[in-house]
Amino acid sequence: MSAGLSMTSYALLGLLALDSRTREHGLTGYELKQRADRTLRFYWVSPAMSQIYTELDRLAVQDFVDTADATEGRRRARRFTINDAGHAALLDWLATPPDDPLPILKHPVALRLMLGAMTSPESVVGVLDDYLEKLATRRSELQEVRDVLADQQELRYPARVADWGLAYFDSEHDITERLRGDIDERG
Amino acid sequence: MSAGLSMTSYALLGLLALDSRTREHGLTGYELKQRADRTLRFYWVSPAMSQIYTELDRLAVQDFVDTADATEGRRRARRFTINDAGHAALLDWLATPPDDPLPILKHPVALRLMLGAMTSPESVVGVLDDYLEKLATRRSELQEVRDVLADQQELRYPARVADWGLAYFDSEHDITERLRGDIDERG
DNA sequence: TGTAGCATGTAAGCCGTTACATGATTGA
DNA sequence: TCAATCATGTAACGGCTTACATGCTACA
Repeated sequence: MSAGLSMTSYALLGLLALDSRTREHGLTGYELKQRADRTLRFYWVSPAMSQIYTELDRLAVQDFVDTADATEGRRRARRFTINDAGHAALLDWLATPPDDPLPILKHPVALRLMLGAMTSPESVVGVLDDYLEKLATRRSELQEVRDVLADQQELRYPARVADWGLAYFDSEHDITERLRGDIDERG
Repeated sequence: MSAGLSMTSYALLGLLALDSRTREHGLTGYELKQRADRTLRFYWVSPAMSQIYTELDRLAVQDFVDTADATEGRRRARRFTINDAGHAALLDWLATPPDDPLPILKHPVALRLMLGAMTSPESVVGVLDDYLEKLATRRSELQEVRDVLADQQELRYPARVADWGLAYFDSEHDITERLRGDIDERG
């Protein structure tokens, strides 16, 4: 049956699954968003809050998560925990020989570079420099995450994904620098 | 005023601009789609045909392209050419100090890797191997494109973008292989 | 004769965003 | 007391996809 969830649904369900290994009381939508910002963001998307709640409702309807009312005093809150059905659905998805698409890259810088001939080399180099800066920021953010994961055996795979990301950023850095040099030289 | 076109609109307008340097009679929607499949696809998206026609209509409404009826016999066709206003709009966009977003990566393989602990190492390695294969295919497709661009001075920048893509694929290949080895060793 | 490629479109719908709205708690 | 953070949602809309529909032309 392989309930037709979107990739993002599975991604969030996956975060809940990871959480269930180390914590007991589940996550609020708000906390889930924070998890996504720390991890998913780098190689998938970090959905908007509204999207998170929509997905959580969807998962609840499919009965893949349990919802617990965690209101304290008059402060409203719901905590979501992945349940057995949810785990099963995730495993099912993981087991399906994936013909999911190749990574999709949306690279505004490449887009601008394609049209470089329409502007000045200086302007193109400016775009690249700007990109290098943002890249450095992003990399250090990811490095922090990687540091937190450290060597915890439980989090071996998320750590590997983080390493992937770091290597990707490094590669982007190198490519961009090389390109920058080439444009400086040959216009 | 920087007419609020979407990135994809600018991308397609850019393809028309590149085309206008080497050809005279413009492109049909069908041909534009082929251009996008050869270039844009690797670092942006290759919009569906329906999307292409929608964008072309949009560009026509903004008067950034000229539309010529190129029906021959009873075979209907329209050819689109970027006009002066279109060129101006493109230049304007290129000149705007871009705070456009960092590249967005949607990486299904990374997503699955994150949850590797839920399955067997063998299954994860299988996913990586599958990815390596697809990567190789994709790379060779891009290499073909790069070969066609060759050393044409006019197409220097598109060639650079292609080189970027090739380097990216190589980097992905290396990272994936390393990861694969690590999982083989340490599970 | 029929299939692949050329060429153009409409309709329905999903995914995800921004903008908007509400209210509680914590700490400067 | 005011801002930041916690917490949850609704509404409107944009971008893009798939499915569907049409018809011509070249070629095997």
